[in-house]
Amino acid sequence: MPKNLVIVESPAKAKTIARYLGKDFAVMSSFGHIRDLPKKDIGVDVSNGFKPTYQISQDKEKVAAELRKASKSATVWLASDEDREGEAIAWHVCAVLDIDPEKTKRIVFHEITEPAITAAVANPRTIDLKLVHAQQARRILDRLVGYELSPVLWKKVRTGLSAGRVQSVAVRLIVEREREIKDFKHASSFKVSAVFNAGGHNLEAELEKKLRNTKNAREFLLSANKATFQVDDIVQKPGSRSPGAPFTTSTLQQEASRRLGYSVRQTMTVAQKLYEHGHITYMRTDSTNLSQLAVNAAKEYVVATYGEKYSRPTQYKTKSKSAQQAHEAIRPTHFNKPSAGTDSGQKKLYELIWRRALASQMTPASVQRTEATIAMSDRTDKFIATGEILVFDGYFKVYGGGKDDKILPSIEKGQQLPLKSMEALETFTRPASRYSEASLVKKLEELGIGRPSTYAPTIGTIQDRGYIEKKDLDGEPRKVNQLVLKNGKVDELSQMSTVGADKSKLLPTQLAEVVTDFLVKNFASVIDYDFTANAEGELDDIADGKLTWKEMLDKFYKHFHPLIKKSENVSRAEASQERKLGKDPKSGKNVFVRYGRYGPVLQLGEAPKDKKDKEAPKPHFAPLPEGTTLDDVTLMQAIPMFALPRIVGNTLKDEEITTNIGRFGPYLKVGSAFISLKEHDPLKISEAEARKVIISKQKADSKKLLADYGEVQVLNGPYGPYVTDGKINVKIPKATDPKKITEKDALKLLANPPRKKRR
DNA sequence: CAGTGAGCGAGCTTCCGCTTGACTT
Repeated sequence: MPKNLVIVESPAKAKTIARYLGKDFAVMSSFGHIRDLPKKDIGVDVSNGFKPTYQISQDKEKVAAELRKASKSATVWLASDEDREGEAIAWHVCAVLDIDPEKTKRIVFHEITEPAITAAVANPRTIDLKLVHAQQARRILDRLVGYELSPVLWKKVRTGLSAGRVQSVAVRLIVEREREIKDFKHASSFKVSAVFNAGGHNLEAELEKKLRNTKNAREFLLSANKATFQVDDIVQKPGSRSPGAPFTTSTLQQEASRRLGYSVRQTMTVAQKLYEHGHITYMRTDSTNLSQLAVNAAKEYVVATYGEKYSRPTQYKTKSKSAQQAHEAIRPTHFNKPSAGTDSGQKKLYELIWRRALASQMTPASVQRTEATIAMSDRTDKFIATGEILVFDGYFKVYGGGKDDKILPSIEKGQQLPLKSMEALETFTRPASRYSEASLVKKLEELGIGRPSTYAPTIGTIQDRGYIEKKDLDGEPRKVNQLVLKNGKVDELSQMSTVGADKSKLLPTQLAEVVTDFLVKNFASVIDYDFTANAEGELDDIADGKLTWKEMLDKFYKHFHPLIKKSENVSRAEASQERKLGKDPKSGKNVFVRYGRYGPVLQLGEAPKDKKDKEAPKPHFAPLPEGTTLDDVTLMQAIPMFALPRIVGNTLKDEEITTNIGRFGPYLKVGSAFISLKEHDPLKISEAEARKVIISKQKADSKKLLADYGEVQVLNGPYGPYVTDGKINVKIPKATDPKKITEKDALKLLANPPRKKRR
């Protein structure tokens, strides 16, 4: 057994470090945090100085046992990351290994190289308890917010919901953006473009100002028809384009989404693989810093491949507010490998990382911009023509900059320019764009909310909870006007274009709107966009010893907990946004809409006042018609919905056919069988159409049945063959032929049903 | 595959941040 045990956070890191440390050192990994607050209980004794109860996380029992065993006869070196969480990990490891945090060797290194590690081992310190306390305050604050806020939602809105410092703000951003888009008033104006004859060559130019409406555009084109044009001025401006900093988690997610179409999660999974194979440095980072070794390696590669004048070694300042600088930027471990990875997904991402990191160490590209101003007789309006040529490609050699040169024909000041053609095209102002996964991450990072390791999981959570949906939008057609000057006359044309089409954008559900409205109204300060930034300031004070963690939590809780108490008085009707639509003319009963247990619901009549009164008439519930929402559905739209469930007629065997809309959409019911309605409206479908639907479903079902043993059946489902007894379904293993399953086999499979996962 | 909205009511849900597999779909 080695005399020394070094503990790091990641097993991949452990492997590399072990190579540098030699035989006297064993290197093991804690796999991140190994202790945490209990999952089931709040785990914080608020009345006892916020005393936390920590326990070894369920999935870390094995790791903890192995670390204990290995540490028995060895000196322990704690080498977790140098940030708040890393310091806390080291402290928790001490607790688990039963060693004194104030006497234990704590080491840190920012790059995994032999000299860095040797230097770290030569200069151990002890655990910084102030930093640990800052982490503890962060952890407890998040627990208090999450575990006191969520139950309020269970009571007032719907069971199983969640709220938290990060996710609730993410949802709020999306809800508010969608409302902005909905309320946006499009303004239109006309953009005028002209083509002039410049010594036999075409010169394209645009009118500097935009024209307000069709009338102005028409007038302008007519006056241009009579006018003469000449070159007023030519200005040449040199410009340069600088490369971006090497990737952080957030910028990698944005670029992988933009250039490769990867989801945030996909990017992280692929990057993890590249990291594990040693192709890239750690992928969860908010630092743009490169090690000196990396800067040198990049320089060497650039000089050798592209020449001296392309090389410019640079360190980039980290922009992120909450950056903790425990890691480097994401970069290739070997700059001399332009390609790495085992499949095309990995190769593409690696190449992107390699190009970006290399480009960051290259010179800016320089361009020459030419701007010509064209004057018009009788009017002060000016046309502008611009050209741009690339003078030196610089970092464009490896990253971006695929644009073609736009060269102006040679012209000189005072030159007359005969007009060849002119047109005015209607353009529209646009609202802010919807968030994609990647742009949401960018926004959260700007607000200092969330950390690199949580961006992908947060996006998963808000979708799993039913707050956000990732969708493609078709958009709507819109008429666009165009005025063309032709033979001294103005022709008015119009064409259709699509507005509002969008791909893979995050859209709020009605649940998200209801929950966000509730939280903003009752807990404004906690889901404020600045809440995290302010808390971070206080956490820094704790780390600096200017504030104790208990003082910070005390101040927060004195403000927060009364809000929880106060929210108990909010009625369910208010929280569910209940709205009276009016009276049903037939029955005279009131019609309401509100967010019910299973989503938006229409209600005809009131619930009985005395809950025990069994004789009292019950309200009639119905779903909202398609395309309507809680806040825009009208009485006229609502009333027809109460015709559901609707009796359509009978089958030839005289069974009753009814239709309704359920959780999974419109359906038809005959006997005890349910059939989804895809093309028909449950309010309108005729008896004859319904019979057709039933027959085609029966046909499909007969193909589905592979074997029928009475008690048990073998069926072909959408996810492959399975056996069922009507209650439990068990998938048939891939290796077995479903046609050869006997009754005995089926019963055996059903005897061991897989444990149910909650949705 | 599943097809509610009250009812009787027990038992459950939930946070953020650090790390990988084991496991479905």
